[in-house]
Amino acid sequence: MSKALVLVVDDEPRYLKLVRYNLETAGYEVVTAPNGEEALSLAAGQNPDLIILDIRLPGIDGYEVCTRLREFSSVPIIMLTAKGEEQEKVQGLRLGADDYVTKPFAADEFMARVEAVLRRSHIPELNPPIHTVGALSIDCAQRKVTVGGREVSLSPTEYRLLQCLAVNAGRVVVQEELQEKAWGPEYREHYEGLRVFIRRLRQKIEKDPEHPTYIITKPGIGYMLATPA
Amino acid sequence: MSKALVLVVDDEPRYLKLVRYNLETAGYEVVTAPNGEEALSLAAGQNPDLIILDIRLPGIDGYEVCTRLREFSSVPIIMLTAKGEEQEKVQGLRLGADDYVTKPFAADEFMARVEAVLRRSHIPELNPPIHTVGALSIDCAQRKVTVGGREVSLSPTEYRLLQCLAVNAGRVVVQEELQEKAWGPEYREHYEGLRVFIRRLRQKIEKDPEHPTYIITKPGIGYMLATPA
DNA sequence: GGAAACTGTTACGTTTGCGTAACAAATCCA
DNA sequence: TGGATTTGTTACGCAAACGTAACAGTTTCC
Repeated sequence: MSKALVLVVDDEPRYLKLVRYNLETAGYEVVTAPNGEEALSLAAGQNPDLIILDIRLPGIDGYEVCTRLREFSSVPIIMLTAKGEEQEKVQGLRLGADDYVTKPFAADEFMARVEAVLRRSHIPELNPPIHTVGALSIDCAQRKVTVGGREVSLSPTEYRLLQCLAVNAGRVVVQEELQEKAWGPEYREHYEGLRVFIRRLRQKIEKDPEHPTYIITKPGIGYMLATPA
Repeated sequence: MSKALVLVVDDEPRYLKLVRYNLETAGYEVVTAPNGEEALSLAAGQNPDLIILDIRLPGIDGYEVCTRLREFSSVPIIMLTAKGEEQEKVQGLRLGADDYVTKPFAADEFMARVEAVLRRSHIPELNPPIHTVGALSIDCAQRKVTVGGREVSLSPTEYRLLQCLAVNAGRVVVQEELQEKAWGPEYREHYEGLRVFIRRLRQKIEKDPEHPTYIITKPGIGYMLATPA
């Protein structure tokens, strides 16, 4: 079975990157468009399985895109709306959107909605991956982490951090990226909490937290989730 | 493979006979229901491969049937609508129907759509209408829940909540989705009653409600109905 | 019309998670 | 070597999340 293709439409590069990252991490193919015109053109040409559509767009806005899309396609649509704009949501759903997510959003909630919509639309969703690194395994569907068969309970932040490391297992992840992915774009620099959470993670998953074998430090660069020899 | 089974739901005997004739001539197995209640019961019990569903029904109407069906089954649905009722079609498709045919219709057009829908949805396997998680079982047709053979009586809200968890058993369901599915879209955010009903559910289905094994909390995210090891 | 069940709301105590600061240890570089 | 920078560790206060109980309004059903 081939990957599902998702078209993401947003004029904020920040969100474009964020959404792309989350979707690709989960195994989806992603194409992006920064405005309505390109979105319609891409939708027609590429036949995506799902469209993530921001309402506020330069030029033709999200509503118009939605309407025009529905003239030739029944592809599922998830709208991105600003917080608290109640009528935006209602209007969007009336125009044929399938669901909406309010900005800003948590990655978990967003992905849950993506999968829910795909499930509803009979589009085979991808099996959420189970990352395995040595005796460490991360079940994304159950949000369950086990080390050597024993389940360890992580806080949401610890989990996000570990997941970010697991996706890039075997490669160094620079600090800024970790902070951006686990805490959000505004935590990209000057954040002193990363070390603390690395510590907490090590205490939970490492056999000997003082001599870590999974989360190893790359001084001056970042951290790496390593497969122990 | 044995013949595909088609459930036809219509209150007009004329159409019931017509549709049955066309389908049986083409080699399909047919069961019929004159109203929504029987339709749901038959759908749950017989596991049809396709449902032909009239919108205008006495008692619970086609929309409601559609929604309820989608709670436990992803069976393809073709709706029958009156001519020119444009918004009926849109609404129906939103609720999970796969296609629609306007009455009156020509036999060949109708059969073409039936075959198209069946071709399009080569269903890997139909969801059994009885969810089983450990000693817990949920009979969607009878709305009956038993734990260890003993029947427990749930309130409507409790049932909806449990069902939403059961459909996604083994994966985390975010709070907003639970609230939306069990209470409606307007309860998607800022609803503090969820915890209360989780509590009430646990008291009814958990052996030791203080240390739940079925409904487990995923802090900061939502809840999950766990499949015991 | 009255009792029972159901639902939503509020309040409150407990737990957990989070970020910051402060300091120790290790590392890097001149 | 010695100072500066980076990393590791611990502790603490605040905020948020969660579980629970109690209550009041509503609905349902005899």
